[in-house]
Amino acid sequence: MAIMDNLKAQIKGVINDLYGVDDVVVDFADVPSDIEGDYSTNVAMRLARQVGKAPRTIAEEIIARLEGGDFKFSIAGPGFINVAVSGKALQKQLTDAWTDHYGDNESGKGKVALDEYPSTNMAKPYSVGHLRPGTQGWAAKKVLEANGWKVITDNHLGDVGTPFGIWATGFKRSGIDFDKVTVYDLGNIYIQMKADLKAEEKAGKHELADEAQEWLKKLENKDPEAVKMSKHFNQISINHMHEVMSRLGISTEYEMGESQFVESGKKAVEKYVAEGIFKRNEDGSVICRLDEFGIDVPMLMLKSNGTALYATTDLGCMLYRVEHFNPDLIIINTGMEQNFYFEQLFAMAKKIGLTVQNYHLNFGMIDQIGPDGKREKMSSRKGVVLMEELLNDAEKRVRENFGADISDEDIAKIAVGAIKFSDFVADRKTGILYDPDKIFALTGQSGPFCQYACVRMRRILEKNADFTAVDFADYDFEAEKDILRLLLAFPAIVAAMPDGFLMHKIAGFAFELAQELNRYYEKTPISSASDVERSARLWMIARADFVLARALDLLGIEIPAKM
RNA sequence: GUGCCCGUAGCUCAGUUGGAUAGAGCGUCAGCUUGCGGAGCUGAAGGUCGUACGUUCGAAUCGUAUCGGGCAUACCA
Repeated sequence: MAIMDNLKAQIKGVINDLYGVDDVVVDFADVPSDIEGDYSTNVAMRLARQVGKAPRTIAEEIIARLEGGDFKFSIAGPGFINVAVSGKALQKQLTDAWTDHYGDNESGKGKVALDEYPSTNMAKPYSVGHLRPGTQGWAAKKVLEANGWKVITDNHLGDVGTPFGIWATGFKRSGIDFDKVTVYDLGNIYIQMKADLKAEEKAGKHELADEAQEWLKKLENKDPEAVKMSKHFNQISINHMHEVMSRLGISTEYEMGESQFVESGKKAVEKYVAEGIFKRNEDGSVICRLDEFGIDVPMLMLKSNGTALYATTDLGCMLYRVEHFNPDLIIINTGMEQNFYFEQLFAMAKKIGLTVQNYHLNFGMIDQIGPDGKREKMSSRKGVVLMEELLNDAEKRVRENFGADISDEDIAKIAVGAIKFSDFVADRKTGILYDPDKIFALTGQSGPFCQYACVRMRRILEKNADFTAVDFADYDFEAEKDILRLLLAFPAIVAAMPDGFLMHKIAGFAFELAQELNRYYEKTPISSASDVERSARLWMIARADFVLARALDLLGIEIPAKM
């Protein structure tokens, strides 16, 4: 915020004049609610040792040299310098900073990012396991665009690998009609086969495992039946995936499956073997040593039987992306359990000379409460929760609570808002507890609470649509101070996003703003106020509505017309 | 064994390069409505910040040790 940046510079100048110190960090923090002032700096305490004076003395010396103007200074506690800013000064700031794209900036101008999400697996129903890759990936796209980046989005379909062999084997034994198989059948087959394979291994047999491997080999060799089955399963899956993604309000420009990088990946592996960067073992497998990056586990690039694995297709994919899109940044949205794999992958990328910045946008996994009442990892063995079920349950609950006169469209927006907000409310590294009561929460720290604040503002603006605003230059904006401060803080929150993608800061901001607005109209009349007050307050409400809606938009949450 | 993440109120989580009396939400208890939308607002109770040392004027935050939980640790993704 310009006004505080100016003050910061002024304080730095004063410190340099007084003590000859020019490298001290001056930052402003909020002041505890029961203490006078709006912003606070602890710079006097930081200087105490270096200058050899008591913090409070330093604080006094500093504020004696500062110009008042819009500010009122005071010293509190061990030596904090507290700054009170007039509401009018804040309103002036917002007026100066306001544009049609308030909150956005151009820091990423000319830069290109490739954002990979939600990367669902083929032949498997969309489960809640892919909720986070989708919501986080979508938000990453939105916040980068807000920072001026061009973002290319790609759904990296899991359409190759051992799972196909498992499905083909299981499908053949299931007796299900090829033309009638559904994505749910395929999901069940996978779960059943996984269990059968485990039992088989325990019994010391390998008939099923061999058959699965055989199918995999057939597919890579373009056996007609294998190709036909794979294509069919994929189409069923893609249709299902599109339906669910559409309900979640996310989409991608590209859907490049792993399967299309099998050949190019293998070729690249051979190339780097020839160049001596990768090493072929006696058993035929290929590895990439990463000791120079402090990683003592080499990365397996090709299986000993010559087939591709994730690393192979990821290599092919990375090379493709660099060649076709030349991105400055590649973002991959997956769970934290893959941290080590991506550490290896990114180190390998450096080793082969790629300069693109790779970022693993990771997050904690989804837990559930087990039968014993303890928190445990959600896994397919225990039965996954399907994304469609989650959405249906959420909509049902919203409908029960909001009544019948809300449109289906609005019901869906509220349901998705609830689900997404619960994903963003905590730091993404924190695991999510799958607890319907929490995910579908409609009150408190929730999506609907924030959406409601927006709907309420729009209602007020609508009701005052006929009112002709008068000049409010004399209005003091003291009642609006808390909200103005939040609105002024928004651009910096957006600007900080590319550094770590801490999306929960946006969710926290949206909640705080919504809460502050609820407090505001609890005690501040708008429609019934004087013309000057009414004009000023409507001016601010319109801006608060814009900012809150924008903050939620960055998280992929829409505002219903009515709720 | 090694690496990464985590441990804060009954529960779910914040806590800004170390700062004021550690904060929200849910739940509990007590209030507030002839009101622009009360799905809200106000207040109360609830804490040895896993534990122990250390650094510092000052530690939930930094360091060391330790306990507990999760994940990973080449032929899954």
